[in-house]
Amino acid sequence: MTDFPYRYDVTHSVSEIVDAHTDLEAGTETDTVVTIAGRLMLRRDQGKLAFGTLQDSSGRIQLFAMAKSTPEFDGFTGLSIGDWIAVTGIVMMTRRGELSVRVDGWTVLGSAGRSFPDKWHGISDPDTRYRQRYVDLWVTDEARQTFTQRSQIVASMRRLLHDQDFVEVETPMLHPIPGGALARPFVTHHNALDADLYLRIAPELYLKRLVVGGMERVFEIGRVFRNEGMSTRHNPEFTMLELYWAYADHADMMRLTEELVAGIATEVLGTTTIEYDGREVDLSTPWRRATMEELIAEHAGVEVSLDTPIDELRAICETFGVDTKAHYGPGKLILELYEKTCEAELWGPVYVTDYPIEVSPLSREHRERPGYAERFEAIVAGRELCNGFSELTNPAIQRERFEAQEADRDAGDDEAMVVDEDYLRALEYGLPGTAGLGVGVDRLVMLLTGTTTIRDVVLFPTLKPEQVSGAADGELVDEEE
RNA sequence: GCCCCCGUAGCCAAGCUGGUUACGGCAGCGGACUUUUAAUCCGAAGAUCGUGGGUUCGAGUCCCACCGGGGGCACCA
Repeated sequence: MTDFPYRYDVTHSVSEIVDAHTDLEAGTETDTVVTIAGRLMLRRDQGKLAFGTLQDSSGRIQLFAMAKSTPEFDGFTGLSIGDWIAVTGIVMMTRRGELSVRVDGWTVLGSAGRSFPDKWHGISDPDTRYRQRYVDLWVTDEARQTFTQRSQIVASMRRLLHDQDFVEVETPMLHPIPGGALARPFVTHHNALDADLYLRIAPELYLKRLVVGGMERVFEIGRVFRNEGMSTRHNPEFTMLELYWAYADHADMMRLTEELVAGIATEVLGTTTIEYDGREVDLSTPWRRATMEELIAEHAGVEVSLDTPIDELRAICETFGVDTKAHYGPGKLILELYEKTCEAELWGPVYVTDYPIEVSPLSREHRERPGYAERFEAIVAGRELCNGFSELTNPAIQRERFEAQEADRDAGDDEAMVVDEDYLRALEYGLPGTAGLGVGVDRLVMLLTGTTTIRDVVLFPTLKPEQVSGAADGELVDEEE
């Protein structure tokens, strides 16, 4: 096995060279000597000449090698597609006008023992793209661009929030009690404590504890885990932005959210008008606000409210083909009706407001509409992008809500919440009026990059294990003792 | 979990209502070539057709099961 260098001094990225020589004339040589490194992606041998394409993380450039001047020319033409190499030489423009680096010296930095996919057709098999992302990133330009943009989007998000004095924190991912959302958790076990722990389904309750602790503007960007179905919009682990803002309410939060999303779009894309799935989305502020019941009236043509007699509500739901269950109250029925009749038709951006309290166990009651919560979700490009509300601050009411959830759980709803005594204790110390927000970061990236499947914005999406034999099939962890 | 579709060499990809040795391209191997752009040209090679059963004189092709993937439904963000 050949031993490759431990380190190598590179003087330029490919894009730096390209940017600095935009109008070099064909057939001219500069006296600029550069050292670049990357993967050899193409090669065209021409007898005593050879051309290659070197790709690094910034772009591609042609390599120009000549038998009379390139050291070990035969070795150079014997390189494999995919080999990592460093090349030193002058910057030049070929007679045909292709910017190139003349290969005056070259070194192999790492060899490609497996051959890369077809240089023209790339990979069409999604399974290969997701399992072997290390290949996909080289072969599929859009994949590389999407993940670069993802980084920019998250960086922009952080910057905009820091600019508004939000403090970034990290809270536990291992929770003794899963909380903060209605979802089925993954369970794991801590051996030394001999205790079951849950991978978090949301950081919400910890972040609000921090507001109790005096962090008036706080946010976390991190992974959450939900043991549920997978789809083009769902990965079992996904990234969420959650933020909490003391002394603010849901209306403030709607303004912050739309400005944040429009601001990120402007920073990363340079515009708030984007195209998604062939349709235009105008992210410019302000976004439309509409209550859930207004939308139901618009799209289903029926007037409903929490005052509608429940039998009538249930009958309306059944008219629209909603699967109703016996324990559903009026709030749950209205939510189901909304999801069945409106959600698929909304394009947005639109804030859906005034969710029933019954389905919003952590939100504060609407100050003017008893039974409703000061809660909103934004629908953008036909997809739920975020969820926010004025936080419920009263510990006694929170306890009642938890207990109602636990009753649902006892009735067989395994996504219902569990009473979190420590969270109640924190609320008893006092939480001021606070607004909270959760944004699906993967979905935001999908929106801004025009991607229609979440697997294309997650580097290593969850897949079934590839191997059915060997270690993966047996116990990876010794459960004994 | 349910329904539909897909699986042919490292990659892309033909293969018709079942019918000899499964068409090609790229990459890899051998050779030619001093300005190529998916270079071109010549040559040789590479496939238990996802796996296992079955139907048939004969299966890549039809049937069943399993594995993996995609889409949809359900659940959810």
